Amino acid sequence: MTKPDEQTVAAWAMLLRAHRAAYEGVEAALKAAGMPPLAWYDALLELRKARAPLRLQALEARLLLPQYNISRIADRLADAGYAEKSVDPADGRGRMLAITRQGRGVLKRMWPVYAGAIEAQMGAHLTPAEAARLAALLARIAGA
Amino acid sequence: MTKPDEQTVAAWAMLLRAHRAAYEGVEAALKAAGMPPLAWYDALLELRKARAPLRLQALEARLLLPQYNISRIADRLADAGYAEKSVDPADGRGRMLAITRQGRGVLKRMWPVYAGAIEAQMGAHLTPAEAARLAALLARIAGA
DNA sequence: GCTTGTTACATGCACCTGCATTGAAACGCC
DNA sequence: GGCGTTTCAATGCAGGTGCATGTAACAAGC
Repeated sequence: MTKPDEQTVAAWAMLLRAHRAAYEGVEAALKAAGMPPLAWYDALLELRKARAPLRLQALEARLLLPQYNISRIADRLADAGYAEKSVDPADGRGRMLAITRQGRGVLKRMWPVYAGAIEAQMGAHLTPAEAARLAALLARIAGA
Repeated sequence: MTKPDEQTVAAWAMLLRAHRAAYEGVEAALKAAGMPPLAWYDALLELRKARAPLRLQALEARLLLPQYNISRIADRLADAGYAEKSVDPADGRGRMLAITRQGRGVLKRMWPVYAGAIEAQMGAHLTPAEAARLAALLARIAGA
């Protein structure tokens, strides 16, 4: 366990602050527009990209969320009518989740709000080149 | 509401991933060592830096957490014996919070674990110069 | 085809957060 | 100095998260 240098500690502190500021800004924008939270967007996006019902397991692998959270988000999406659950015909233990027409609709309505918030929180403070450098640096941490 | 460019969206996505990875790593390290969560560390650190009992308001301003969260963290620290609450003699509405001997102790024991986790999650993936650049970029977002 | 083990989700519980509201104390104003 | 207003914290409630465990379906070995 070596100790972090000063710059690393500063980067950590800023990671916390920047994330909180940006994240809260985005969530607040969605809420203000009467939209579901960010987590739903990610899940619905994966379901749409998949172009077919997805096993909860597969969703878990894509979203990198713990199993119990996937289970619950699937329930919430289904309750809201944005997704539909079914049993995997090939394996009675497995559950499939598919985006519904309404789910596609809400995704489409969410994007302008989401995009605007990303621009306000991030884009407004960075040039494209800076954003690219930031993304590259963060990727090193994320990829850990 | 202009739309974010591609680099900005990438930076946003990486901010989410990097934060989650690093944050969970740090919290897990603290928990594994039987230590309190990160939020307590921050609060206790402010109390120690203050070198005198702090008004909850002052703590709120420093930690940038909502009022009700400050109120509750103060209770938890007090319950755990790491801080002591009292009424502001100059204003009966105000509550003061002071770090206790035990609070100083836990702060001291937490730091090596915390520092090791920061190094593992961040330092191990960045040179000091990169960390400095990252911190500077993130500060722009945090300072919003 | 029954037992034993494993896999895929679901869920009870404890805790934490956000929001709205309450209660207490201080302040302003006449 | 009494009364409405403002400020400082606390808290009831609804909902989200993590952890540990429960339940159902499948698989393997015999």
